[in-house]
Amino acid sequence: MPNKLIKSRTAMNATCAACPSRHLCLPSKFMDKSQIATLDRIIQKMMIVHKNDHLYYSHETTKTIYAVYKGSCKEYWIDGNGNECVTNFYFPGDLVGLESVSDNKHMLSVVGLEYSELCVIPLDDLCKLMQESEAILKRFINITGYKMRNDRSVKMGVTAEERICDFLLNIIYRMLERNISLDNIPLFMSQLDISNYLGISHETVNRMFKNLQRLQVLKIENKKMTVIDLAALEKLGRLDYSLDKDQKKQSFIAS
Amino acid sequence: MPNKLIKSRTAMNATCAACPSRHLCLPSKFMDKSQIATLDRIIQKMMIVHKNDHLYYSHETTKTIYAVYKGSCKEYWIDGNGNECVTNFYFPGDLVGLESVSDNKHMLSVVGLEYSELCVIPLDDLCKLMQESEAILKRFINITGYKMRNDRSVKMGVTAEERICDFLLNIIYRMLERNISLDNIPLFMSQLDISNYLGISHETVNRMFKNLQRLQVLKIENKKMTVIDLAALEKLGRLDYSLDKDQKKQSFIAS
DNA sequence: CGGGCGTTTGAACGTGCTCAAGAGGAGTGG
DNA sequence: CCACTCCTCTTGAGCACGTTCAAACGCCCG
Repeated sequence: MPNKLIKSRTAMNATCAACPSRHLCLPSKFMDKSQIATLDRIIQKMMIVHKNDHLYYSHETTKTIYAVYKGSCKEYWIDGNGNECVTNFYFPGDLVGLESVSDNKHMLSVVGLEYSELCVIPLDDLCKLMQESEAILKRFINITGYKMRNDRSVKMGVTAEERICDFLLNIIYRMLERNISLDNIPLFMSQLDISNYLGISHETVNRMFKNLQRLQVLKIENKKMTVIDLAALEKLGRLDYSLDKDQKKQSFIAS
Repeated sequence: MPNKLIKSRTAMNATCAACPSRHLCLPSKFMDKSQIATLDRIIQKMMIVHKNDHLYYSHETTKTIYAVYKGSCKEYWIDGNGNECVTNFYFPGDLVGLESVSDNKHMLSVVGLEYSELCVIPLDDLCKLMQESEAILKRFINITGYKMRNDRSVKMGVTAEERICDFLLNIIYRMLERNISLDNIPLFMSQLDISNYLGISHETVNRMFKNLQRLQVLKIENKKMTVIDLAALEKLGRLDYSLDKDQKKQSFIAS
């Protein structure tokens, strides 16, 4: 049975101030404690989804967005031929549901890849808050801009190898932002999910993974990835994250 | 020589109130004349670019975004191998530069595909305005959400035919939003631009165009496209714009 | 008028898809 | 606790789509 569940954040002892991913989410380094407390005031509920439970389905109406507090989710839609098109993966600190705000109706579905907790952010309350606090408004704008960059960057590659490498680099850098070690990065999505995300057959995804292991670039074992040669991976991909990744990341995280 | 030029909007007799694309831009149907006037107060300048002139280059610092008032632009970056990766095409009413706000630095370059006029929107002033006016704040959030949807939807296809069709459908629906007839839609980008946008060789783009003409789906002549059989094109693409396109569009435009 | 860019077409090659089949693992129900 | 099913991962073989390379043409612009 579906296990979608709403709890109060206070009951779960979850606050923005104590959130390990706050540096990627609505709080920013420039906010003082009272500003962050205003976020806690409007974000009162937490949505719990277990693995394979849906956070929401396409076509549902909505006036909220979500922030991943713990876990990870897959965003997708079903095309006219019944194929699942994966549009995004979300990790702690990511805002979920931004695409739906323009007409208060989801056009994508979101499902948990593992046990996950998501902060429920009422859009109207957030708007009011952004009008009161310049810091929160600017932060929100920065987050949406950063998301546009990030979303765009992944599927630029032409060959399957480029696309796989860019995808993995994207995951890796998002893990770095979250201070997660590059040893044994957990990949909660299946290879089929990745293939539906990249528009590549799942057999090719598998073969590319094998190939990258044969090249001693990384190791994937038991759905956990260990990066061996990041520079080699960057060379195989199409994006130059290496250019000024630290600056880029820091400037956003600090903003 | 580059012909980037800044003029005053009043000198060009350009106002938000009289803009033909205002229904896609910051003004919304819910704003009264005084609210729209506040937009005109902060948007005082117009940037003029001729064909092949750059609006801005990657790595330039910025504290402004732009709105296409007239014309069209191409957004791109150059990858490690020197290949041009086209990331977007912008038409009247579109906001340009949103990806850059998170660290005040462009990571993409934008160049005019034709003679174009773009309203210069200082970000700080816009933020202040959004704090004063809930309508403008909500409108901005809706636009960013709508852009995320739109950007995502285009490159989902797996086969070259699907990608070409989805691209053309995207152009077509954006033209419809702008009340432009489906006869002789001008395509200011080259087939090479389209190939760099879709990650497909330009020869394949050409062959697909020819094929769609052979199938009596559309006609392309002299960089102008006439749609003959929209339903057939939708069937060849991967996205179902037809599902509730009118509702979707109306709900955003009206928001 | 010449040069360069964009478009068009053909031919051969190669990447990645499709189809097929089996192994391993997780979850479910008896 | 085991048997069963379904899902995921894996590997192979053949094929098709799309790329690459090449060449020619038209067109715009200097």
